[in-house]
Parts: sequence; C-alpha cells; structure tokens
Amino acid sequence: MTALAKLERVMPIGALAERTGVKVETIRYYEQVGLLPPPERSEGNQRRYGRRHAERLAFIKHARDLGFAVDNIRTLLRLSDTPGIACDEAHAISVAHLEEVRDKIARLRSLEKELERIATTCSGGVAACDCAIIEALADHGQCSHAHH
Amino acid sequence: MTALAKLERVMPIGALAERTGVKVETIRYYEQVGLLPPPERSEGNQRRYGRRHAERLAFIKHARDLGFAVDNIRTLLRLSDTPGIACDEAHAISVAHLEEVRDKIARLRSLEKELERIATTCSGGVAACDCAIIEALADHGQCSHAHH
DNA sequence: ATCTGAAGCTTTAGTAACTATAGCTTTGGA
DNA sequence: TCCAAAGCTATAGTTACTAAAGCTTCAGAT
Repeated sequence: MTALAKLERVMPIGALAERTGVKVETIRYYEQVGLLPPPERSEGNQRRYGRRHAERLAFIKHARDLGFAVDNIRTLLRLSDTPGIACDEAHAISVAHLEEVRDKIARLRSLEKELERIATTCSGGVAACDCAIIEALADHGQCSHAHH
Repeated sequence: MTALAKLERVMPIGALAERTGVKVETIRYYEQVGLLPPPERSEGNQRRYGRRHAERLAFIKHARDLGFAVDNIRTLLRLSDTPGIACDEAHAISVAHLEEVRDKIARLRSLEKELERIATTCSGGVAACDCAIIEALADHGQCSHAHH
C-alpha cells in the first residue's frame, strides 16, 4: 500500500484540512454542530479521517461557498444520505437561496449607486468640501434610495 | 410651547425610536458601544432625548443602511464632530466601502450563475433526477466558479 | 390619591458561523 | 530518547444586534 493510499484511510485533521481547504478549527466546529460525523480516534485520542469524511466535507464546503446556511446544509446532507427520496426539498432550498442571492444583489446595487454618488461628490481634496460625505450622511433628504 | 416642540426636547426612548425607525434596544445598544452619547435622565432614571440625539441617530441609521461598519461610523461621527478638518479620511472610508460593495456584488453574481445552473438542472420532479442538486454539490468538478 | 397598563430600566444570554487563545498531550522523524 | 509540530478540550471573542427576565416608572383615568 502506498503512503498516499494509507493517508486516504487515516488522515489526521491537518491533512484533511489541507486537502479540502477547510481550516482545522472549522472542521472541529462542523463536527460539534453535527455536520460531520465524529471520526475514529487514534490511541492518543486524535481524529483519524477516511475518504468518506473527505467527500462529505467537500460537499459541505462547496455548499458553504455557495452561501447555503449551515442549517440548510444539514438538510441537504440528510437528503443525500437517503438516495432515491424526493429531491423536491433540495430543489426548494436551492430556489429559495437563489432568490435570496438575487435579492441581496439588488440591494447591494442600490447601495453601490448611492455610495458612488456620495464618494465622488467629495474627491478628498482639503478645501473642496466640508464635508460632502458627512453632509450626505447627515441629511437623508438627498438620498435616493428607497426603503431602509 | 406646543406639545410637539416639547417632545423635541424631552423625547423618551420610544418616541425617538419611532421617529428614527431605529428600535429601542438598538438605541440602547448604540449608547453602550459609544455611538450615541448618554442622554439626560428623568428623575426616575429614564432616558430623555433632544433634537441633537435625533440627528445623530439619523446619521448613524443612514450610514448603517449604507452598510458602513459600526467602527467606521464611529470615525465618521468623530469627523463630523470636528468640522473643517480633513475629509480625506471620510473619503477613504467611503471609497473603501464602495469597493467592498462592488466586490460583494461580483461574488454574488458568480454565485447566482452557479445556483441558477444547479437549481434548474433538477426541476423538482420526483423521477427526473436523483438528485442533480445533490450531485452538483458533491461533485465540485462541474463547478464553474473560480476560487473559494 | 390611587390604580393600572404601557413603557422603560438593567443584566444576561442568544444569534450565525466561525476564529482565537490557553494550557495541555500526542506524534513521528532525527 | 528528544523535541518541535500538530492535535486535544474548553472557553471566550467576533459583529451587530435581538430577546427575555424581572423589576421600576410614567401618565392618564377614576
């Protein structure tokens, strides 16, 4: 058996972290909140991971990168653990999340416009303003953006 | 003196909250973290606000709505308290924040694309997939998006 | 003057998703 | 055998609030 193949079976937490790009502390945290099942331990009580764990953690990381909440990931994992059953729920979660993301984008765009206006009014010169940014913040009247 | 004019001087916290759209608890929180100066108190130890406080709180709210961090707002308030001095700093904060916002928008757009792809692959039918969403999350290989 | 319900008070804990620290033990190669 | 790197647990800190418990004050009606 090669060293690599052995690593596949008994990775310590640091190797798993490096391989998945998830920090050691975060891995322990995921275990604590029940996303990642507790792995075997070495004689000295250190965690030893296998390929299953690596795959599951990759799933989690990917979902987190896509902005899914930990709670939703728990559901998605449960669904992926029971194959064949309805993916309706997975679909619903994804669609809801997509909507959230679109919403967030829209809100940020409106902020962007407003900030652009504010930040360019005062170019940062010493004498030019006193101070347009501060005034813009103080006086809501100039503000174009709708509901807060 | 009208009732309204009197309210301007001795608003209780609830009136200030209603007037500014900031929750009572949040107002107390802003006082605690030093954004809002401690107001006078009634004989029975209740907070009594005046117009100054209302203005300052409006400033804070507006800045928060624009997504400025509390820490940056503290700086902006300090700048607005010492008029005439350099607005360079205010400008720098705004520009940095604008960049952050743009960055966030860009990242969310890429998420949006990816989620769109994932969510539409499986339309939620019972038999159609098993399950494309789950598989997409498990298999990073299909993923178009760049760095995580 | 008294009653009462709404509003206010402080303190503490909870939220999301980690991150960091302290103080200790284990591991694995020279 | 030695030792530095890596791992362990438990606890606290982060951001910007929000909520709850258990009390006190306020202001209008009686």
